[in-house]
Amino acid sequence: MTLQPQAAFRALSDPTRRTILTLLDDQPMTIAQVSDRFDMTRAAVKKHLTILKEGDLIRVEPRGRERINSLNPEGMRPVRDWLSHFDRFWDDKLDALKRTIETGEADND
Amino acid sequence: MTLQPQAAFRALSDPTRRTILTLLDDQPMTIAQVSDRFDMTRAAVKKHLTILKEGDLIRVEPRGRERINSLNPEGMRPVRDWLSHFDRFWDDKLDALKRTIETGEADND
DNA sequence: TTGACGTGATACCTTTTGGTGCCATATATA
DNA sequence: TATATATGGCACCAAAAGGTATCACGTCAA
Repeated sequence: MTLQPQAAFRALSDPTRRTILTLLDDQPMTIAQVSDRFDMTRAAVKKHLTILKEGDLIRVEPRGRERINSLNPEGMRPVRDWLSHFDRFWDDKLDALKRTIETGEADND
Repeated sequence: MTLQPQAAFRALSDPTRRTILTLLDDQPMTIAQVSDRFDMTRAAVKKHLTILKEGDLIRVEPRGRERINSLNPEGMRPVRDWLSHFDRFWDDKLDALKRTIETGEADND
């Protein structure tokens, strides 16, 4: 079902990148704007944004000579889905739903 | 409020460690038992287990000369909580609930 | 056209990470 | 006691990660 969550998990493992996500949650920003919020070079921030893009956690749209980085909340779904595997509560809910539907549809895990 | 999720995020960033969590979800295992499931040395697996423990994702209980490692699903709560910050759907639900509680009125939508 | 600006890309450095091998220590067992 | 077993801990290594400096390139503006 869920795609390889490795890229997203990797992207989330760094505190700077998680902070960037909270910034982009407020508003889309150019690379320079994001860089202004950190005590590191623009090149370093650019690397973090690249890794966030690889994890599909942000969208990047060129606008003239700028690149607008925005949050992609959907990209966190693979991570949430993977975690849900260990959440007994939701597992039970899904099992109940499965029994309710009882259509015998394919369900691979 | 949620604790620092860094240790948990870091623990989850490695695919071997995520696989270990799925193994321990089935049943508690000794270090040697976990090691048997991987093509790497026991020392390497031990390191992974240490990092998982630091992230509070597993419990470790000495039993004689063995150490029983078991899953700690509660340890994933800081991660889930952090992720929920970006989940507009649940944010809206919680906001609605908050309004309902504060006003003491029914919330029909 | 000429710069200034925003970004892409590369080389390079240091620290962390994931892995190995080896040996010490504690516990179970013949 | 003697010995095998299960683990802890350390030194060590290669690769990855996070960071810097630097230069090239496309775009906007005077």
